[in-house]
Amino acid sequence: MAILPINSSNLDLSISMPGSSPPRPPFVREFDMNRLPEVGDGEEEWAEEEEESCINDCKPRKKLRLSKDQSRLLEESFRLNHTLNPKQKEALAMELKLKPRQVEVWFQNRRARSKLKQTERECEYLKRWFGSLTEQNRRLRQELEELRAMKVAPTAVVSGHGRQPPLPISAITMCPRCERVSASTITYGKGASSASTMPPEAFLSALKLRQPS
DNA sequence: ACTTGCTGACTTATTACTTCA
DNA sequence: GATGAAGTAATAAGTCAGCAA
Repeated sequence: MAILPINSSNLDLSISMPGSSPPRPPFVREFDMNRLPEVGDGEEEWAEEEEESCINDCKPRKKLRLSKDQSRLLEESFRLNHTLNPKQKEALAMELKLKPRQVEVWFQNRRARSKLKQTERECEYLKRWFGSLTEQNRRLRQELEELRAMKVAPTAVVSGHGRQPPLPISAITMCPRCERVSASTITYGKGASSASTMPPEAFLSALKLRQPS
C-alpha cells in the first residue's frame, strides 16, 4: 500500500509499505522533508533547497524545540508503540503540526536513547553482580581453607554452636550442576533471594519486562 | 565566558522485502 | 517455478550542533 501525497504543496512525500513500492521515477531525487518547497513544486525550489542545505557556507540552522504538548503526545504514542507505520506517522504529524520526517526522527532518537538508558542500567547491574560474585568467591575460598584445615587437624575445629562434631571432609561435596558446596549440614547459596544473588540473565530479562513496550 | 546534558537532525550501514531477467 | 542481482524502504548506530541550565 502506498500513501500518496494528498496535496503536493504541503505533503510531498510518498511512503510505501514493503512489498508495494512503486518504482521511483528517474527524476525523483533524495528528498529532505524538512526542506519542503514553500510554493510550487518545480526545479527552482530544489535548487534553493540545495543551497539551503549546504553544509559549508552556511547559515546557522535554527533548532526546533518541541512544545510541552508536542512532547507529551509523542511520549504517549511512544508508550503505546515504539515504531509507527506510515499511516500512524502521517496522522501523528498532522496532529502535532509537524512534518512526518520530524516525527520519524523523533521516534528514531527516542528508540536509540531509551535503548542506551537500558544498556546503562544493565551495565550498572552487572558491575554490582560482579562485585557480589567476587565477594562470594572470596568467602568460599576462605571457607575452603578452613575446611582443609579441619582435615589436617580434625579435632581442632568445631562447628557452629560447638555441639556438632566436625564434618568429615568426605561429606562435603561440590554440586556439579550449580557448583555450590553442599553437605548434609552445609549449603551455600540456597534460599538466596536478594537481587545480588539473582542470576544476571534472570535479572536482565526482568528488567526488560518492566520496560514499557 | 565556559561547560554540560539534552535533543533535533543528519549520514552511513544493515536488513528485509519486492521486482525482474 | 527457482534463483540471484538490483532497487527500495525502514531502522539502528554513530555523530554533529543548537540551546538552556
